[in-house]
Amino acid sequence: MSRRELQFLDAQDEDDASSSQSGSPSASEDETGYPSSDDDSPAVCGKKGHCAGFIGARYFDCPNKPCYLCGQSGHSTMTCPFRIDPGHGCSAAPGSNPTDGVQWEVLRREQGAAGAAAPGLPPQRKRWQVESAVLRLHDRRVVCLEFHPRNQNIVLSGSKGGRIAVWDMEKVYERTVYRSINFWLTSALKFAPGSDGLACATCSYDSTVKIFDVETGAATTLHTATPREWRGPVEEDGSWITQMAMDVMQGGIVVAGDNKGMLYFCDPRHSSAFATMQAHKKGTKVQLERVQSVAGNPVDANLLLTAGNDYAARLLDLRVLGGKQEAGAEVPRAELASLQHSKVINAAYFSPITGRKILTTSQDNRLRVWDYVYTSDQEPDRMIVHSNNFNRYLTPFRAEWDPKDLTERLIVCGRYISEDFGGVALHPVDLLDASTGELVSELVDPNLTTISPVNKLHPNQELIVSGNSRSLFVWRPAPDGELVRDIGLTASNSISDQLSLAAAAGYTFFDADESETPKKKAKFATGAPKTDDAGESTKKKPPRKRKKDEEGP
DNA sequence: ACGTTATGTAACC
DNA sequence: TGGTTACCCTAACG
Repeated sequence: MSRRELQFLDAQDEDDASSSQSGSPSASEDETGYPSSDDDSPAVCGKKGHCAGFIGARYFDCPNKPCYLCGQSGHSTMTCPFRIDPGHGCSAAPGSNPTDGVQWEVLRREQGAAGAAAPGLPPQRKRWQVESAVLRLHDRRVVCLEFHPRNQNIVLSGSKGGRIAVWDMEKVYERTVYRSINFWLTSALKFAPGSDGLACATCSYDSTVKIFDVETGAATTLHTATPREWRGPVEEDGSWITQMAMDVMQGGIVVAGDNKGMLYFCDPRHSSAFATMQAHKKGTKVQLERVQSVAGNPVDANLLLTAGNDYAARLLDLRVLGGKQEAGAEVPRAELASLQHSKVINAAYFSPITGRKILTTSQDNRLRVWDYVYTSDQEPDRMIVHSNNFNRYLTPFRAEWDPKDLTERLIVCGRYISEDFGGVALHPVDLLDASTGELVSELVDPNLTTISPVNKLHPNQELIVSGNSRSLFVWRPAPDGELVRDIGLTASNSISDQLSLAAAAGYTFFDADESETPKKKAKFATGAPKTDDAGESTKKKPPRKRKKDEEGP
């Protein structure tokens, strides 16, 4: 039996024990395994005779719907084969296992000959725990994160409200929040490659691309998609132009993408884009033309990777920028390859060191990995089934590379669907191996009960920052977190142990809404279901008469 | 306390 | 084709 399966079955056993005590009294399981409802309220699919939703910390899929995770029919998320398989259904890349012998040696020689870093050991399994947190740093949910290139303790974050926060992770209570750089959602924060950290690039739903001074917040506009500062509807149809994503190329060119599928190429020395390009556009009934992601190649200054909600990621060659585009052409002239997906793509990134691999996050619940840029016009080398489908009110999930992993294998991605961790439904932050599809670590903390869609691995330190609604959490490997090669399920690293460890250890946190001094966690709400409350789970909601999301009368 | 609102997406009719 | 409804969602505002 595989490790993953062991862990999975174990979690189920715990569920069964706890749900028999705290399960909803109105639900009972029938022979299909699905709970049946005694009341006649429809559940999810509109049909009667069953219910879907949380019972305690465990979620039951609607039996009439396909699996929430992989999208196939015939099973539920709980029994999804992609979830149970250690590699999530992937075949590992050749040479990804050091015991591969000859293959490993050939790969080492090949990559070494090309001047790339020699492959090291596979990503290490570690136990991570929260070290510090800043609560309610932002006015609205966190959208983007960026580490300061010089000061290792500083992390910048942008919010849906537009605010940009500069937070000192070490001091915890020290932060600056800029409220007037962007007027609406700050969609990206990027330091130029080799930046000294004085100036940072940003773009916003207020349609601007700016560079601002990290110390003072003084901002210079590189481009505005509207004639004036954003203050309301812009287009004839009442919509407006929002800058969705941005990156700074190796050569210092700032590239931003908007909700009309346009790319804007900006020179930091000028106040307007020097070139534009229609990169994404598809559909007649509904226009799918939003740019979701923009990324420059870390090695080749001419290579750009964009992703859109038109189900395509595009590999672009900027040397063709000046060329004339045929009127009505659907494919940008500069396109080298089009990476087709079956749903909206949230992000597409080159691997951080060699720039040879590509990682995409799609709303079809799959992370796709291409091992070589030059075969990106073919099927991906790996599709990792991972829950990164999202609904409204959440920042889209974006799987990101570990910038310090010389093997370019470790990636981080938040998880949408929850899992029962010792009676608590939590949404872990996942570390995965892009070469095998294996889950390397799942980061959970009992105080982190909501979803963390924004996560970033530090370029130098063993540190991860997670953005969770308005707050930021800093993870580090546990002090006693020695390398666990054969993880199995032992008393020392079981999930329930991890939870109690985190709860007992305590960490420094700072409530930016209320306090002026940091606190050491004394007693922090655990988020666990209240056992003295007649089995009422915190996840359970009172019955509602009005249908969810229904408009008022 | 609770209802409403907030520019998503896609399946389904 | 256009309208309607639902989603393992969050949190602020009245």
